[in-house]
Amino acid sequence: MLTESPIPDKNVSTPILTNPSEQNYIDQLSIDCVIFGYHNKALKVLVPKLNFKGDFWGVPGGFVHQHEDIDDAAHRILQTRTGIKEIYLEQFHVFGNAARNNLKFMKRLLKLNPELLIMDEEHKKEYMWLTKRFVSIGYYALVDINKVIPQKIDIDESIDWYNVQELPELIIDHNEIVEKALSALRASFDEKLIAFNLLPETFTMKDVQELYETIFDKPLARNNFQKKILDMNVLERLEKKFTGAANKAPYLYRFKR
Amino acid sequence: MLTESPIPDKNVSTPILTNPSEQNYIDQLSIDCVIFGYHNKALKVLVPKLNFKGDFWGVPGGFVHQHEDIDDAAHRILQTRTGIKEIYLEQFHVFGNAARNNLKFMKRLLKLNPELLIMDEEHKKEYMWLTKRFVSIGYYALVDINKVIPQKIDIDESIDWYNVQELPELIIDHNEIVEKALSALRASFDEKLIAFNLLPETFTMKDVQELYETIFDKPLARNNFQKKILDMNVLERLEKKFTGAANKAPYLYRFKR
DNA sequence: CAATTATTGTCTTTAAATTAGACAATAAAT
DNA sequence: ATTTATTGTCTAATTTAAAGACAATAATTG
Repeated sequence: MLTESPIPDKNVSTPILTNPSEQNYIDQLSIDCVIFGYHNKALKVLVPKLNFKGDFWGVPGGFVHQHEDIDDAAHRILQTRTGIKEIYLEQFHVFGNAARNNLKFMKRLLKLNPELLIMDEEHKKEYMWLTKRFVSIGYYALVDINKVIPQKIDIDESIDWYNVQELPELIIDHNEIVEKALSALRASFDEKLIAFNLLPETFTMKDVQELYETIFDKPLARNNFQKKILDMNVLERLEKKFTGAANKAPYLYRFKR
Repeated sequence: MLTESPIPDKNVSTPILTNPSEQNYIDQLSIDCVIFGYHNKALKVLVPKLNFKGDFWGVPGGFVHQHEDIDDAAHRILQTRTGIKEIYLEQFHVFGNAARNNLKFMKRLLKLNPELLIMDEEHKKEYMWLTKRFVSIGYYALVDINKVIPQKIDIDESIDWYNVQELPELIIDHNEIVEKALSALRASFDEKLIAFNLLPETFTMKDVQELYETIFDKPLARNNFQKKILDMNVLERLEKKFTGAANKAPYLYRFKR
């Protein structure tokens, strides 16, 4: 929900949120992105922590420019907030409860960071804009966690991967948004060959199986799993991967594009 | 996209679109509803035709009040535009291209109906509001076609069921919206037991099968279909239905709620 | 009113797909 | 050379799905 800030100057006035009138955003419409990654047999979500007193975490979000497709906006928001580009992105749900607004979040933020409360005309306008009820379009993104070095921006204190099961309390309804994203992810996992977006360029069959076992939280039979995946006919087999272990070396595979 | 008009007085000024400032809608956000029904082995869509010169068809749409959940808005829009209430409604996609606006439609409308062009301040404001780019949330609705008598409202010339394959050219991107709704309908047809929303209170197994065959556009084996549906365990068998035909009477079934 | 007809409900058989079991291949350690 | 742990693949068993068969039955026919 917080926008990318184009102002790197932290010494003056610290506008935590870009000025909507300058940016020419669509009113009361936001985009929130749930970024999934996979590492060490755990499904992760990339969550920035805001650079303010008090602990504020929220999935990367932003607003839609007047002359911008919503899908483009989602990509832009993701890149601006995390440095990630050219990734798999999919719209999954619209969150549109009447009571859905930033008020509670902003109240606590301003209470713990009273220095932010500079109510000149510009800031007041910005503040009012943000206090309205917002309808948010949820997107989920899938990235190869090894290929990406998340770039935090000015308004963020840090940006980290959290196990999806061990997320901190997020602002607004972002915990619910992540939940719903996970459901959508599972629902179209096989059909859309989503798995291979979460894996590195090359991988072993065991890697794929462990990913599946993580996502669906249940063990799978190795022999039959291998057959199922190979029968999809979307992988090409590369050379063997010598792991140094005292056993047969597994083959590496790559996703055919 | 056109709103329900609260003004039944057709003699004066004919505001085709309600005044957004009065209604306190969210700017640039709309809801469009694709209403599916089933009759005579054909999947139908309910489409109002606007009461103006020139042929304008569009699925029922409207806007979201400031203090209204988007799901509630969808229900309200449907009821106001068609009289239909308490039905199965599901959000399926957001249409958010930057170029998505009413301009082309409004231009043609005003060209063919120049008497609508009354540019006092109020109307101008309304006109400007509508010329902006709109993001539209798509919902599809499922109704028992026999249980519903569509009520057209003032701005509509008529409201009729069209075979989904034989729709007229609709305004804006509404043909695309219907297409996408149909895909979504098929995708979750089995999982969400959607079929029984399209059928009357009681029905024979043949009715169900014909519905499935229509939706998926392919023949199904009667023996195995019956088994599959009964194995779902969501139907209760009622008395027999004597059709007057020279053969065994089929049982009637009802969906268990 | 027995025979006929068209359709329904259900059972059996067959085929296909899924799951489980078995084992050889192999890379390093002993 | 033997052992160990894991991989790749085959076969067997089980389950599920598709196809085939037939009795039940509500009106019609002669």
